[in-house]
Amino acid sequence: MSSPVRVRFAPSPTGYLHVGGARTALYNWLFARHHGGKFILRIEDTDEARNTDAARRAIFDGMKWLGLDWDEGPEMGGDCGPYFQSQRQSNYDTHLAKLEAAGRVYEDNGAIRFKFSRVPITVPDLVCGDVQFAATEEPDMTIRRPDGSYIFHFVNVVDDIEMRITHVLRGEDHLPNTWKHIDLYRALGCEPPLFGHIPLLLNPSGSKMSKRDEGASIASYIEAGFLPQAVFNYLCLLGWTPKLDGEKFSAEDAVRAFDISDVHHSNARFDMVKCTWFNQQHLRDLTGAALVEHARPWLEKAGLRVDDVPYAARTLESVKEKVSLVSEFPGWVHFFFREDFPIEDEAMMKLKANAQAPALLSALSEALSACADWSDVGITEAINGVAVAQKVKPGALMPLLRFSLSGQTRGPDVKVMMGILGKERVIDRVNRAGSILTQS
RNA sequence: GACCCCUUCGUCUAGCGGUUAGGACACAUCCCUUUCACGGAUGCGACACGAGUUCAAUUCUCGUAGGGGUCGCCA
Repeated sequence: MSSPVRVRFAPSPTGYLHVGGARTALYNWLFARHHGGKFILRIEDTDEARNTDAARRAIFDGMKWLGLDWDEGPEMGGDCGPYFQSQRQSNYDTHLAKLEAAGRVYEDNGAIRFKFSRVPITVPDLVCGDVQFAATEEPDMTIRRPDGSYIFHFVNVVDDIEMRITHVLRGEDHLPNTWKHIDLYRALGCEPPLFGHIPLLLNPSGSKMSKRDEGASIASYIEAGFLPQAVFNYLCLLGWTPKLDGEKFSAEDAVRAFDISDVHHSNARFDMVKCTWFNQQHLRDLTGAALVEHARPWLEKAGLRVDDVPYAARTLESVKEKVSLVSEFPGWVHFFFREDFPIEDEAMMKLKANAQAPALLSALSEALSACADWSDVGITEAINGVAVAQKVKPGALMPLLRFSLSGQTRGPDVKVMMGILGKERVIDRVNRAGSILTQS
């Protein structure tokens, strides 16, 4: 690249950040970061009705969540501002004057139309190669409404010129209109940027992802308990295969590997199951305070107070390989945070079905009370001792302990669970389970 | 309707003239195991079709079909 790379993401504030838009932003961001260029955010809010603060927030929040930081744009400033099209009217007027001077526009019922040059135009595309369009027979394009407001194609081109955009990476749905943009650049006496049209994101049934499809809004991933690094990872792969080992990688890896020539030509369907698998994979990398940080909102929402971060971290680490989404944590660790945990029906049934359970639990209670060394070794010895005395396999005692300690049929490793709960609470819970059984 | 893009397992893909067509997700079976997972092993499963070009086509060309997209005083 001879001149410094300047790319942009130019969403219109519709009230949410679409996953397809996010991926377009992601590719632009990767391209900029890979080439050491600038990534610019420009809000195309020429439609006043949709131009609300909440709609803008959805875009900013979604991008920040994914880690797509912009170098110029709202909240950041920059030499080419303002970065809201609603505030750039004078730029458009200036460029319209140029077209007028060149005799390329005319009025039609109060609107201004751009006179197409009507010659064959080739779009040199970084992804698709040269795409040729025959001289058009379409009617000339309206670029300004009778009320003085401008149309997308015009403002988009003018802003890209003014912001010195070098590469336009956008969805393939724009490809059929790109000749119009090139025509406009030429009429304005400007060299067009390089274009790269990336394939579209399709829903599982094969049509363009729309607002109603599962996973269409970035906010929905935040709400469902996805990790941003997992969504980032999966989105990278929907339209691009990096030259990396394996499909799981970090943002840094992606930046290093990004190459526009590796971007696919065909559309890809979104698969929530695989996206969830990526989340599971990235979840496993989280430890200690980072794990607590991600899980905290979910724990608190479930009424579980996190006062002791190292303790919370231990509980989360004990189950992190068993969950896919961060939102699942409370259901797996709640009994670590409260004494009044419920005993699931299935656990209770299994407990009651075992005629020996009361005797075994009371033996366990005694042996564990006598356990002086509350370590994995000491606990194991105590349990094995009970097994020998009661003439059962140690394995038969484990489910009983699990049910008593957690009220659940699934959960962390029993000994790990015992280590985290501590001797006192373990004995207390074993006794409680025993008394529930003898009462009923 | 016109124009544009696309076409390898169910899904995401590797492949860039000669491969037993590879991997990932999902699914199935088995192993590991106190539960649930993780992990390991195995299996299932694809070059849309038809012509060319070539000694040889998944790979190159053309056509057909299918899918997607665009043709606004929306962005």
